[in-house]
Amino acid sequence: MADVARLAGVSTSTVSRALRRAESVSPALRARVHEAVAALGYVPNSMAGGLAAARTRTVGVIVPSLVNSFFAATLDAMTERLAPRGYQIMLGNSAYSPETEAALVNSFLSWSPAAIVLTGQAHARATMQRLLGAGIPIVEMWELGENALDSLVGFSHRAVGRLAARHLLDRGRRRIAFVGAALDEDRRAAQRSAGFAEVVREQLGRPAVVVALPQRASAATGGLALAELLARHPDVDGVAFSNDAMALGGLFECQRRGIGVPADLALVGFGDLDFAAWSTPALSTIRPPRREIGLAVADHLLQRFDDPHAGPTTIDVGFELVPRASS
Amino acid sequence: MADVARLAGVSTSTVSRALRRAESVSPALRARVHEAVAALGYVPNSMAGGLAAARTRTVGVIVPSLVNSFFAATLDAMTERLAPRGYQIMLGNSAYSPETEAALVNSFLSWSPAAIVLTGQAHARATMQRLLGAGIPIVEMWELGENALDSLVGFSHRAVGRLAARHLLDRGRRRIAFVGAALDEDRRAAQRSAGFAEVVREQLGRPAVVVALPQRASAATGGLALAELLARHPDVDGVAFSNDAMALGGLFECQRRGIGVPADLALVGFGDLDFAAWSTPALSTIRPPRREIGLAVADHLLQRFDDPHAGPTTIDVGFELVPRASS
DNA sequence: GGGCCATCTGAAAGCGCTTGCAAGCGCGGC
DNA sequence: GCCGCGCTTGCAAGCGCTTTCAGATGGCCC
Repeated sequence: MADVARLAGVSTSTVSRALRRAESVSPALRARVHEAVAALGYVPNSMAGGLAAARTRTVGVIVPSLVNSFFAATLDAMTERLAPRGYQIMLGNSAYSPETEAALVNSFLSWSPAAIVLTGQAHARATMQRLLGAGIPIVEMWELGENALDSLVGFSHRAVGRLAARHLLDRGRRRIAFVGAALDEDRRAAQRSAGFAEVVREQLGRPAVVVALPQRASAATGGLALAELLARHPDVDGVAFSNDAMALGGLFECQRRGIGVPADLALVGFGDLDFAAWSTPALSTIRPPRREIGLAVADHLLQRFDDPHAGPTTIDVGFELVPRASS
Repeated sequence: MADVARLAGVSTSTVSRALRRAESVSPALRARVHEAVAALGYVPNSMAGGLAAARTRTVGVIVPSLVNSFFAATLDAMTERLAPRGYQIMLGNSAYSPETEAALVNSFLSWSPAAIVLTGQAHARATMQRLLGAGIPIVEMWELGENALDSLVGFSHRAVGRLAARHLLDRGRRRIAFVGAALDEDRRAAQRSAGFAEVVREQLGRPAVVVALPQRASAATGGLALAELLARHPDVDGVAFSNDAMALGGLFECQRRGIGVPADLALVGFGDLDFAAWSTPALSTIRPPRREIGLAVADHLLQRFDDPHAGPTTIDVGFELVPRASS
C-alpha cells in the first residue's frame, strides 16, 4: 500500500480511503490511486484490513449438508450475489449436528465476519448467545417459525405438508400416507410430516400413516420406505414424499411392481428437482424457492451492510404446488 | 489473550506458543494456559494471528458449480476432514468462467490461505502465475493431465469415455453414440466425449456420433438430446451419456416412446448418482470417486501443512464401471 | 481583502497476535 | 564448586492496514 501511495503521490490513508469509501476522496486523487493500484497489481491484505477495522467482507454460512441439492442451489445463488460485491463465503458443514454448528460458529466468529447465515432455527443455546453478542446480522434460512434470532428467510414446512395432504385429498385420494427419512435429524422434514398429519386428522378424522426410515433421504430410501408402506397398508392410494429424490425412488418401485401411477397410487414430492418434470409420469411436487432463498439472503445482507440503520426482517419466500401427471 | 496470560500467570507469548506449537511449552504451563482459555472462553482473533504469521488456517476452494452434485460431494468430504483440524474453507463459485476464477483466486490470496484448491486444469495464465507465486500448496482436482501446476488429484476423463464405449461394444452394440451437453464449457465432459470417439474410431473405423446440446446437463437436456439423436439416427442401439442426470432423462424418454432398455437401446451414464441403482431398469454407469477426491485432497493438504518438506504429488483416484440392467 | 467554513489530506496510533532474540534456570560433568 | 549447555520463558518489534484528529487548502461572503 505504501508503494501505491508513493506512485500516486499521496499518503497511505488516502489510498485506504480511495479504496474503501471512494466518496470521501476527490475524484482526481481517486483516479490517480486507482491507476497506481492497477499499475502495481496491488491486492490489499484482507487480514490487516480486517484487524484494523474489526470487520471483514466475509460471510459465514453453515448448511447441514451440501449433497442435499436444496442447500447447494441456495449457496450457489448466494455466492453469485455476494462475490461481485467483494464478500467471501466461509463454508461450514454442520452435518445436522448442533455441536458441530456451535464449533463452526465459534471459529467463524474469530474472523469478524460481516454476517452469519445458518440453516434452520434449531441451535444450541450457547450458539445463539454467542451469535447475538457478535452484533452482526444473523440470518436463519429455509425455515419460518417463531422467535427469530435476528433475520429469517424461508417458508413454512408445516404448510408444505398441509398442502401436500390437501392436494392428494383434492385428487380424490383418501388412504394417503407420508413417507420420510431421518425425521429426527431433519427438523424441516419432520415439520412437513406434521403438517401432513394435521390435515389428515382434520379432514379424515384419523391419525395419519407416516413411514420414516432412519437413513437419510435418497432414491433408495424412497423405494424402501414405499415398500414398507405397501407391506403395512396395501390399500394406500396416495403418498406424499419428504422430497423428490425419495419420490423418484418410490416411482421406480411402483414401476417395478406394476403399480399404476397415478391410477393406483398418486405420488407427490417436494423440491421440484431437475428430473421431476421429466420423469414418466412427470412428478407432482411442491417447489421451494431454492435459489430465491439464497438471493433473498444475499440481498438482505447487502442492504444491511450498506445501511447501518436497516434492521432484521422476516421474509416468507413461499412455495408453490406444481401438479403434474403423478397425482 | 492478555487476560488469558494474566489468569495463567504467564506472558502472552507463552499463551500463543501453548496454543500454536504445544511442544515448545512445558506441560505444566500448557495445562494452565488451556485451563485459562477454557475458563475465559477465549477465542483467538484469526486475523491478528494471520497478520502476524502471514498465513492462516484457511483453504480457498473454487468449484465451477455447486448444483452439480459431483463437486458438492467432494466439498462435503473435504470440509469433513479439514474442519476438525481447524481449517476453514473459503468457497468460490467460478460458474465455469476462467475470468471469475481469476478474480476469486485474487481475493482468496488476500487472505494468505494455507492452500488453494481448483477444479480442473484449465486456468487463465495470470491465475497460474499468481498461484505459483504464492508459495502455497495448489491442488487441481477432478482432472488428470499433463503439466500439473502443483498437486493433482483426479482421474482421466478420456479413459472414462473410452471405457463407456468399450462397455457398449462389449454388450454387442455397434451403432453407439455419445450424448452430452455444454461441451464447450465443461472440459471434462468434452474429454469423456473425446475418449468415447477414439474407441469408436479404433474399433469401428468410423467417426463417432456425438450429440451435444448447448444447455447445461440435466434430465431435461438428456431427454431432449436423446430425442434429437433418435431423429438423426433412428437405428442407434447404445448410448453413453455425459452424466447420470442426462441418462435418467434419456431413460424416461425411452419409457415415453416405448423403447426397450436395454433390449432396443443400451444406456450407460456417468456419476453413479443416488438414483442410478434404483431406477427401472437400474442404470449402468461409471462411478467417479466423488467423496474420495475430497478426502484425498484434504489428506494431502494436511500432510503438506504438517511436513514442510512434503512436496506436490499426482494422485490418480481412478474410477469404476458399474454395470447394471440398462446395458 | 480578511475571516470563516467546508472539504480534503496526512500523521500516527493502534488492531491482537506471532516470533526472533536474549535472558533465566536447572542440571551434569569436570 | 564452577562452567556451560539446553530447555523455557518473556520482551518487544512488528505484520499491513483503518481511522481519529488535526492541519492545510480553497472558496465564498461581507
